[in-house]
Amino acid sequence: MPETRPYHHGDLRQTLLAAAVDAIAESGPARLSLRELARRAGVSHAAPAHHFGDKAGLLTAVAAEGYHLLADALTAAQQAGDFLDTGVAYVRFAVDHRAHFEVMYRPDLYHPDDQAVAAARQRAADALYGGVGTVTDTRTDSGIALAGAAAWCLVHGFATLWLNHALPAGLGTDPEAAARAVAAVLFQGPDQPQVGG
Amino acid sequence: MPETRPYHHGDLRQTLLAAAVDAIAESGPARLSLRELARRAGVSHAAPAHHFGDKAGLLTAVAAEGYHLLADALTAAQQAGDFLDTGVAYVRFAVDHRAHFEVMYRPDLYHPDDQAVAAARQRAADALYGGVGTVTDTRTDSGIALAGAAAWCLVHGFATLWLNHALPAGLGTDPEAAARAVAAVLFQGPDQPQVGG
DNA sequence: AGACAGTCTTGACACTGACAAGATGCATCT
DNA sequence: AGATGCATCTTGTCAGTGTCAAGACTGTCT
Repeated sequence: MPETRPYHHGDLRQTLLAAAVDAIAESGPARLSLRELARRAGVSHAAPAHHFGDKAGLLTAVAAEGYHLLADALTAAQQAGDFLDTGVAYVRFAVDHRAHFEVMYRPDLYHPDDQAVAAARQRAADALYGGVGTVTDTRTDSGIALAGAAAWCLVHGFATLWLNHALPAGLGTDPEAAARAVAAVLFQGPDQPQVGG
Repeated sequence: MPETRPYHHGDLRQTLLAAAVDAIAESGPARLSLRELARRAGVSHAAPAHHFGDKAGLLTAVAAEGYHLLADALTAAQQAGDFLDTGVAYVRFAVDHRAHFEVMYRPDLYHPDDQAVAAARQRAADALYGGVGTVTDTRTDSGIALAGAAAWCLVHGFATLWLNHALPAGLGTDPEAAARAVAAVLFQGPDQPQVGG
């Protein structure tokens, strides 16, 4: 890496993506500025537009990357543990990749019909619903679908509320343990709360 | 109402709030513009700043109004029906007042420590947790808290996913019926799916 | 009538996203 | 080797935005 920056950055797209994720994690997607990103990367103010078209294009790339990361995390958890672990992995993804998560579920910020992001979203959906049948495999099809939707809603709601510090403080400070305890209400009924276990 | 607008608008604060809600419902809080609101209200471009300080101040007022509306809806549902109805009312609020809902749970857009919004949020929290005990009144305290958190997570996740068109199409087009069916999984177990019943 | 506070306007500044046109460097073909 | 084509990045520019400061207008209170 020469001290004098070459005319071509070489890996500007990835650099901008990473800088965008950092900036969003710091102050939210609303305050994101393409020019600020360019300044951080040491390029001119119009360089980002070349790689992403416009601001929504950049956030589209962030969302697509996020869906891929989520799909990876879900499939890994699904192979290693049971359905509850997959739900906890969903929450862990949201906490560990807060910036991606916040963009993914805000389609007014990007191009939701973009081909790349649609494909990535489908990957995540497949991973998410792939393990649904294991928890209620003796029920009807509609029961399976409802149980899967309920599980997704629960972990998604937990993730968003946790990120906004909206959940009661009694759940502790460890998001995974809290998510496991709350999700256990759905998967095992309210009889056996497993917090701290 | 004289045709020539008087120097003092008379009810500018409420007019701007309503216009902001409309604009957010149309194109999301990210694309909100104070100057566009001023144009809609027929006042000068700096008039909004006088009433709300800055853009975040306006969204703070939107969030506070939203929390009050949510508290009203929850208490009404709680008095009229059971706990499941309260959860459905939460979803109905999110769908009917999409703009408020989208701002409320995005604290990076406003001043979350503002006194008025904190009080309104407390009202909504009280209304939300006021009816938790009725569903698991024979359980332990921690069980009650977990069940309440699980219920809140589920309906909140359902609301956000529904608004983003992220839920499977098989749930139908009526958000209240779909929410009732999904929430029934938590309240009654997966044995008795009540969709369409 | 006069002072005063609240309401709204005017003017200005820095910043942003987007567009057009040009400069630079790499790869490929003849 | 030399020329061509193309992706990459820069420079310059424009309209639009949020925010601040200063001033104009209006109702109220003494």
